[in-house]
Amino acid sequence: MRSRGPVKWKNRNDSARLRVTGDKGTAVPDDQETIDYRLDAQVGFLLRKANQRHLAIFAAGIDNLTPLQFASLAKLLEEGPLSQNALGRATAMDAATIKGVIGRLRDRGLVTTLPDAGDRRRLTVALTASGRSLVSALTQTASKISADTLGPLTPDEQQLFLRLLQRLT
Amino acid sequence: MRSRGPVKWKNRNDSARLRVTGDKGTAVPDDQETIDYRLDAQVGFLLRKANQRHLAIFAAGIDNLTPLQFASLAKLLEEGPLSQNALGRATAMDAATIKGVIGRLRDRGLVTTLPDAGDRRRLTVALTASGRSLVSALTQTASKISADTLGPLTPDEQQLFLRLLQRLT
DNA sequence: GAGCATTTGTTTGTGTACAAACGGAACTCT
DNA sequence: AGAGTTCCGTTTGTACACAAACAAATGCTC
Repeated sequence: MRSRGPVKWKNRNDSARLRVTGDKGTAVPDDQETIDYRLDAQVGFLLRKANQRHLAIFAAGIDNLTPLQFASLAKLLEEGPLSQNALGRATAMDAATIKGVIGRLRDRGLVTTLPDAGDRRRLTVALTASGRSLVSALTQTASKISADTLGPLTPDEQQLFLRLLQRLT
Repeated sequence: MRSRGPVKWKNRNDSARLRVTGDKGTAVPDDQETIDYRLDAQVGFLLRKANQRHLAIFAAGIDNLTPLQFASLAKLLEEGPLSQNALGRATAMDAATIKGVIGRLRDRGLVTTLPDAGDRRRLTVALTASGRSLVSALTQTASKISADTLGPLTPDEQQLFLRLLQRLT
């Protein structure tokens, strides 16, 4: 914990910017080092913005279902009926979140929830006929949304990006 | 709107999975086509999961500040005092969101808000001394959080990923 | 300089997100 | 069979996230 002393900041209210001291001649003391932290270059910030853009594209394509609601329906279409928590795990939502999502889908008659016969703790979530036909009709749109989100990249870059992204999950 | 009729789904409650019909010999009728939509392969889903992972890494490294709160402080350190909405734009938050974030930071004495002299609509947000020293002390930690988030990738891949990601924002 | 559009911040309402604590059911292991 | 553990779903509380509607201040234009 000796390496770098208190951080120096050298910005003013004008357009000044923090930068790592890159002077050539002068010997720079160790603790005069300045940390260059630019928000716009951080992964987290970029992930958040990319997600925002995707959300906007999604909302423009499918306006009567949120991404999470659609994900739940799509997963049920893929896998068939699942317990509420299992569906949550499959769609990366925790127990509290999936409960809200399923509640809203049930209110709209897109899924049913009925207690499991074998395990009295479980609540089995299943598509209704109208839920099933709704998701089925929307899968093409959803695929286009994914394509549009990746639109700024070339096909090769898209493949590469998806592979890298997957490793960060 | 003639091309593809109602989507066929061929999954049961067992482990069946939708697939594009890839038969070679048989002539496949146009409307028998099946859409292969796997949630786990969609950009949006992966972006969301990558973001979740990042959020967890962030919370493990900085537990007394949320990512948005830190982003606000960091931006003020970079740019100096900003109006509330301008800060929101700089951190990719809308007006309603930034208001809540600033309110909580102000409650904790990390920023001050005072009416702009020139423009009576504006609310100027500035770091307090304690806010400034807090962010300054955390920039190194924040950099490590970014590095850890990208950890699964090699340095070359990290650069590449960031460049591609930036184009999707 | 009066009218109109824009900008700034606020409020309300809905929908994620997740931590933490809880009661009840199921499992495990002796 | 009983004890401890794990799993299921629920509830509460905090913090985003964004749409929509609003009032006040500002700027722009004719």
